[in-house]
Amino acid sequence: MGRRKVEIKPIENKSSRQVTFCKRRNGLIEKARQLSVLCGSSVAVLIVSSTGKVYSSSSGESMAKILKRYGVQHADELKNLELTEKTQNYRSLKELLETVQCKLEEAKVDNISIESLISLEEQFKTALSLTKARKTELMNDLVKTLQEKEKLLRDENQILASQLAKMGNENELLETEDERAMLLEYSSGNNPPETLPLLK
Amino acid sequence: MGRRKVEIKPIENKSSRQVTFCKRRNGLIEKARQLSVLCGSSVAVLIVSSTGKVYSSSSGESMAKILKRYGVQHADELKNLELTEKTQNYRSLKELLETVQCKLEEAKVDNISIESLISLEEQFKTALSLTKARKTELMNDLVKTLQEKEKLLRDENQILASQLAKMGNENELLETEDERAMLLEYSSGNNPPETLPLLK
DNA sequence: ATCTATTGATAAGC
DNA sequence: TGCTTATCAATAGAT
Repeated sequence: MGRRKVEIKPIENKSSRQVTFCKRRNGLIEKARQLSVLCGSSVAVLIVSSTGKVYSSSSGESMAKILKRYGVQHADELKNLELTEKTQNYRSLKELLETVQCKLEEAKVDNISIESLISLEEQFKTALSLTKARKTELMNDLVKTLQEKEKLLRDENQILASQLAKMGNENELLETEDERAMLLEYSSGNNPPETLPLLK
Repeated sequence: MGRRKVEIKPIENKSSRQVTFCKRRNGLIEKARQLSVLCGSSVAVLIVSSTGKVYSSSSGESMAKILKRYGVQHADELKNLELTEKTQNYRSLKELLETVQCKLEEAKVDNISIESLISLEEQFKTALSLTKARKTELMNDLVKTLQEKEKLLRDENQILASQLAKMGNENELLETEDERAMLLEYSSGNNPPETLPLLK
């Protein structure tokens, strides 16, 4: 619908692609609005440009309500999305906990039964236990790692010390550069790939 | 774009609205697809019919990815949505906790730091305390209410008992129906609006 | 952004 | 629901 028929294939030219994007984006959103008005429906449109910018529109109900409706019928997918989203970093965990706290505040206002609260208490205890357990596990791992590092460092020190001692004793016997170089290689080069990286 | 120009206003006729809905829904989704292909963008369309049925389409990236992108730029709104959604009843609290547990499981797989877990532990403790506190508060209220009920019942019993005693003593002196009725009214009618509803 | 020639979408009819 | 066609709407290309 223009001066020429266009094939539906990626537009190579960057600027004309940008122009088309803008035109068709507006067109799409207008179409969505019309569908909403004509048929008493709700329409949400989410558009992500090739540069990653997000455009959205909702007609009829609010975006939140529409997403919610979608969520009801696609709970599993959304749950997966949520999990994927939130397990990517710890900050999301924090947010989740904030949500829990908000929720508790709201629960206080509402008429939550004692039985429910007891159940909630149990669940928090479980979550707390899980957290504690994982913390302990990680700390044990850390201690273990540190102990291993310590041992390696001690070994290295001992070798260096004995080396120094040898050097002190045999200083006058070792005259050539070659011999000193060999000695150095022996002392620090026994297992350099393992010990030194651990110091980072 | 049809045999006639159409005003964009709600279509009253049910069947023609249904036909238009179907046509324009398909048209919208096709337009979305074209935009996606032509401009290398991702487009999600969510349509809720007037009867509540949800249709969705995604072009370019998956629906989950697009929603995620939207979520990143509208975290607050989505959070509010989540809150609104989940604070509606207690079952949602339970779900939230389940999510927390899932999350912890995932956190176990990922590389969550000890510091993070310590913070998480603190937060669970706080949530647990809040829950416990609210539970205690409610239980105290309940105990108080029960104690009040008990007192009222005791009072009532006492009055009834003394009434019975009087009746026993003065049985032969009270001969008329009127006198007996007055007596009954005195014993149970002192404060019936308060005591009896509490027994429910 | 604005302007048209032209294609594309679709309202009405079947 | 699906097809046809007259018509209006969207938009490609130019400015």
